[in-house]
Amino acid sequence: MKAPVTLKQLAQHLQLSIATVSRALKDHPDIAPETKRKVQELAQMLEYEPNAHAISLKTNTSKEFAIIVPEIAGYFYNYFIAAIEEEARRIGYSVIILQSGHDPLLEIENVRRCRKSRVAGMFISTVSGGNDLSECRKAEDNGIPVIFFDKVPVSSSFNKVCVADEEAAELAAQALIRAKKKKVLALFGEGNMSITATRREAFLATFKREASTCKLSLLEAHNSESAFHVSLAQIKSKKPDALFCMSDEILAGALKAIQKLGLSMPSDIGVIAISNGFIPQLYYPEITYVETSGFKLGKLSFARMMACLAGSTFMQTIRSESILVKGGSL
Amino acid sequence: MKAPVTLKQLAQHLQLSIATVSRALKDHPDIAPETKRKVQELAQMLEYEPNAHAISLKTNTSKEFAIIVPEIAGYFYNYFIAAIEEEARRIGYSVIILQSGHDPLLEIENVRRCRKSRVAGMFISTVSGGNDLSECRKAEDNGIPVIFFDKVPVSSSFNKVCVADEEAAELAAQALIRAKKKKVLALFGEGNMSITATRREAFLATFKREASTCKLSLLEAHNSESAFHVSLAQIKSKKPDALFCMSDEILAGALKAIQKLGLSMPSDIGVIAISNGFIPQLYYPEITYVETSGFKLGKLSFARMMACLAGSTFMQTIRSESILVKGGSL
DNA sequence: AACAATTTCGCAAACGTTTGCAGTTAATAA
DNA sequence: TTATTAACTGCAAACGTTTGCGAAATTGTT
Repeated sequence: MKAPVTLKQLAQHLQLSIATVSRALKDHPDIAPETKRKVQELAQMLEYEPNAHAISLKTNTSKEFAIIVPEIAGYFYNYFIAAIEEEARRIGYSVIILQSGHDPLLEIENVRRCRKSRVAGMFISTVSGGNDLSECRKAEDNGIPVIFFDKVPVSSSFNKVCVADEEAAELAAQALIRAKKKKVLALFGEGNMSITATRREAFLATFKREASTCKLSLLEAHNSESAFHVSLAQIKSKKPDALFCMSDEILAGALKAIQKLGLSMPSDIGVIAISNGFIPQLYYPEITYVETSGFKLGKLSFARMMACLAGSTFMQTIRSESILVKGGSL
Repeated sequence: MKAPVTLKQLAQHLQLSIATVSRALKDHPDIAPETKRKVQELAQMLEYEPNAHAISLKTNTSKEFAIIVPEIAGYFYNYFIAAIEEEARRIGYSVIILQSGHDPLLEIENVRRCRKSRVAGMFISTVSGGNDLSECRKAEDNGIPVIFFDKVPVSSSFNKVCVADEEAAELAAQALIRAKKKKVLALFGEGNMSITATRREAFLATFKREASTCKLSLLEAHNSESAFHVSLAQIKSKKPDALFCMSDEILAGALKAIQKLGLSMPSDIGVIAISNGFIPQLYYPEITYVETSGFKLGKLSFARMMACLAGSTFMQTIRSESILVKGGSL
C-alpha cells in the first residue's frame, strides 16, 4: 500500500519549494514557463493527484453536491439523480446521495450530515413537508445553497423547483374533455399530501369550467396495490369510459386492473396519467401522459444551484412546465 | 454567513487546550469526568460539528463509499444503490454516485476521481469489461478496496459479487420444461456481452440435457424497442407456446408485443424472464421470473466491503443465488 | 517526610494544500 | 555606475484536526 504523491515530494525531486510547485501546476503567471514545464512533466510522470481533502480544508468547500430524497428506487428520483450527476460531473463535482426513507427525523439527520461535510450545495425533496426547516436554514447561513425540488415546503423563503401541478392536471383534464369522455374515473394519491390536493383541485376545476356535464368520480389510492383494487371494482361497477391516474405508482396498479378485465385501450376505456414517462412506454398501446420529467426537474434544479453558487441571493420558485405526450391510450 | 464552530473556539471559551477539548469530546480516559462534562455541554450548546475534511486529511480516509455504474435510471442499479446507501448510513458513511454512461473512458476517469478523493471503498459495475483495470489496481494499492458487482471483469484477482447467471438461466429453463412447453422463443441481449453468453449457454444446455425435443429459437434483441419488433414478428410467424426474456429491458419490449397481439398469458403464451422483479409486477397476470435482485446484490457487496475494510486481503468471487418467483404468466 | 505512582492536561508536530508577502536575481534605464 | 523595475521563487502562516510525549498536579506508599 503505497502512499500517493504529494506536493512536497515533487518539490524535493525538483529542488523547488512547495509553493512554486503548487503555483506551477495551476499555471500561475508568477512562475517561469521553463519551471512550469518541468513541474508539470514530473507531476504527470509520478501521477500526482492533489489531495481533495487538503484543498477542501483550506478552501472550506468540497466539490460535492448532496441529494436528499425519500427513496432512490422507484418511479421518479433516479431520473432526477441522473440529471444532477450528469451536470455535476461536467463541472468536476461529485454527487452524494442520502435516503430519508420517508422518515422526517432521518431527513434532518441527513441535512445535518451534509452541513457537517461542507457540501457545496444540497438538493432536497422533503418528506416532512417542511417542519424541520431549521437545519436547512443553518445550511444556508453557512453559505450552502439549498434547493428544494419536487416535494417542497410551503415557506417562500427557500429556493424551490417543482412540477407545475395545476398545469399538469389541467392538461390531462383538457385532453379527456377533447376526447369527449363522459364518465371519468380519476385516481389520486394520499389526500393529505399537498401534491394530491393541488392536482385534484386543478383537475376538478378544469372540468367544472369546461365540461360541467361530465360525470367524474374521484377516488383515492395509497399505492399501486390499492389502485389495482379500486380500479377493478370501479370499472366493473361504474363502467367509466376513461381513467385518469395522478401518478406512475397509481397508473401501474390501474393498468393491471385493465389487463385483468381484458379491456383494450382506447376503445374500451381511455387512459391518461401524469407520469415521468417510463411506465407509460411499457404498455401497448403506450399510455398517453402529461410529462413531469424528473430529468428535466434535475436540469432546472441544477441551473438554479449554479446561479446560487454564483452569488444569486434571492429566493425563487421555479416551475417545470409540463407537456402532453400522446400515446395510443386515449 | 457565519462560520461553523471549531475546537479552538471551544478551547478558548473554556480556557482549555485544543488537545484536551478534542479528547474530552471523544471520551478519552485521560480526561477528568468533570472536564468532559463541561466540554460536551458547551459543544452541545454551540452545536459544534467536527470538520469532516480536517479529519479526512489527518486520517487520510473519508467516510464515503463510491458507486460507479453505467447508469442510474433504469431497471437495476437504483436498487443496488439503495441497498448500499442503507447499509452505509447505518455505519455513518455516505455514498457518492458516478455514472459512466456506457463509456469506458468515463469509467476510468471516474475511478481516478474516487482515488483522488480517497474514498473508503468503491463498488464498480464495469462497462469496459475490464480493459482498464490498472486504475482499479492502483486504488487497491492505495488501500482502497474495490468490489466489482453485476458486470464484473474476468480477472480473478479482484473481489467480485455477481448474479449466478448459469443458475438463473437454468432455473428459467427448467420452469419452462416443467410447464411442458414445446416451442420456446428465447430472447437474449447483445451477443458480445459476457452475461449474454453465459445465460444463453446455460439455458441451451439445460434444454439439451433435460428436454432435447423441445423446439427452441434463440434470438437477439439489443434493447426494448428491438425486443418488441422481434417478438412481434416471431410470435406471428412461429407461434411459440412460451417466451423467455433474458432481462427486464427485453421483457418490457416483448410484453408490448404480446399486448399488441391481444394474447393472454399463460393460455395463449407462457412468459418467463430473468428480472429484478419490478417490471414483472406491472402486468396482469404478474410475470413469472427468476429473481436477480439488485437489492440483494447490494447487501452482499456491502458485506464483502466490510470484510475488506476489516482486513480481509484475499480476493473472492461471490455469487448471489437466484430464486424462482411465480407469477401467473407461465 | 520523601518518593513513587497516578491522574490530568498542554505542547507541538503533522496531515497536504493555498496564498500574502518578501526576498533574490537579472535586465533595463538614468 | 547606480537606481529602478520586472521576473521569479521561497518563507511561513493558515485551514481544523489528531496524537505522542512530557509536564504538572494530585494521590498513595513507605
